[in-house]
Amino acid sequence: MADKILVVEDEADIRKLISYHLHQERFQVLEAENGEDALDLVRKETPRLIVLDLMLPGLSGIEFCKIIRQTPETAQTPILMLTAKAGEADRVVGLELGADDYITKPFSPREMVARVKAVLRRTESPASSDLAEVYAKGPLKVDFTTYEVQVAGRPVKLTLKGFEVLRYLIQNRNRVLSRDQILDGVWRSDVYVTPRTVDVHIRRIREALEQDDRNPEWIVTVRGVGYKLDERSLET
Amino acid sequence: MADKILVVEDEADIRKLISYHLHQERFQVLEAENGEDALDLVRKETPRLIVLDLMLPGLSGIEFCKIIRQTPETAQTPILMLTAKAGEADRVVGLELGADDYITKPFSPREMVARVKAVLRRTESPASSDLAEVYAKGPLKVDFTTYEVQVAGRPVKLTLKGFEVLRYLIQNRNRVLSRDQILDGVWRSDVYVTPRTVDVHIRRIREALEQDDRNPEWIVTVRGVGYKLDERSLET
DNA sequence: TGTGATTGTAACGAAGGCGTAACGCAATCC
DNA sequence: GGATTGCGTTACGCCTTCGTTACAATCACA
Repeated sequence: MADKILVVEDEADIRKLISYHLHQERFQVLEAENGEDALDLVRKETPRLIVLDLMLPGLSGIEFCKIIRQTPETAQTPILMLTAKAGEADRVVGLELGADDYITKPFSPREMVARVKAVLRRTESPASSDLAEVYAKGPLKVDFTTYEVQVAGRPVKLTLKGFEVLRYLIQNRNRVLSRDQILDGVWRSDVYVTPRTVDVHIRRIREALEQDDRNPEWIVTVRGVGYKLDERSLET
Repeated sequence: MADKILVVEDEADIRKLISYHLHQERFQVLEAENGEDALDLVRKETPRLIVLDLMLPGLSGIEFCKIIRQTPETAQTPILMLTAKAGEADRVVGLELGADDYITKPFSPREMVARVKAVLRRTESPASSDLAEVYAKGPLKVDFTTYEVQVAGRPVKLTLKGFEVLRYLIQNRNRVLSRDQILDGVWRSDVYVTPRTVDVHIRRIREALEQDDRNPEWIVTVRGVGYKLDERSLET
């Protein structure tokens, strides 16, 4: 934690806004209002992630991005791009340049923070990852790197969303998660789906995993609260 | 439980719409159609979150927001800002003031509700969850995160309400609680049920927990007053 | 021991949570 | 371009849960 994040944005209001919210989330925030200063800071401080406005005076965001990507020391530094319009063009340009994600203005602080964290998580070196690469307990075996799931040695097919929900349940095993918590943890922050959707995914996971999917043992419903993965029932 | 949410919005239609959907989600909703009334309500009711329209007659949303943030008692109250889908200027100003999130009109009710919940979850004080995760005394073991209850190692089934009543008894162990106190502590503040309902829940808990539920030892009736969880009788 | 007050208990009806299947849409694959 | 797959939504129905109520049991105190 306490990763350094560089915010490159010429409009002071927006820059302060971003900094404020990142600071709230316990990040160490560096600021630059133009590409030149930003490059200096990148070299001196080697931030963990860069939030970059596409439209910059002087050295533009595009050029800045290129330089970052072409310099070996910084080529791996994740970039979250800010683009003014929702136009398709910008987006493509941004991603082609090697941005790891982008947000179109206007954005909500919540979403911005969520994306920063998401990019950090994605780009986290596997060594430091706090999540084991494979979870195995009783008959259940889940490989997070290959997206393979086995029950009693027999491979089982899950869809991507189903897999992600299962992963989230495993990460929080033995704890009851509300539907909203699961939505928060699994879905992108800017999509809003009915909490009941979670039910359906749970159903599909159960169908795939549980011996008797009408009497689930592993993924337990806690009425009025949510769902949990009951690790104890796996140990047999 | 049943967080209070203040909706500040001058257009009655929109205000009612927001209130309706928040009410559906079991929030207790307060309404104000201008900043002055809103300030009163904030002081008197100390809502858990404020949904604030940026465009208000009289005291504007911006000014309102500033006041909220500058008053120590309310500075931490989360604000979800509503902005017309106007220019960028508005938005930035609003956010700079420390809104925790914002939605541009028109918004989907579901998204609004989801954001409210998300902000609440995000700003939830860790202190509120610092209750011990598991209570174990003698043969009784209650895990508050998994909602599991065991008596002498044997799992026991409780309904959600029963569990919550038991939790409340544990939180106030050895103290006699009146029926009304239990109602206050466990039921949402805007539902009103007969105090006798408590009896029934106590009965059901006893049935589930006590060896001889006709001669309860742990959950003791104090005639004319209420009930208590007698910790001493558990220590054996 | 009788009497009124308080609590225990069972049964019932209503509300609502959850499981489930079916549908529609969008993206992807041949 | 037709078929397939993944995903989100919705509607329906079951079944649990909960609050209420009526009646029985118990207690306190005269």
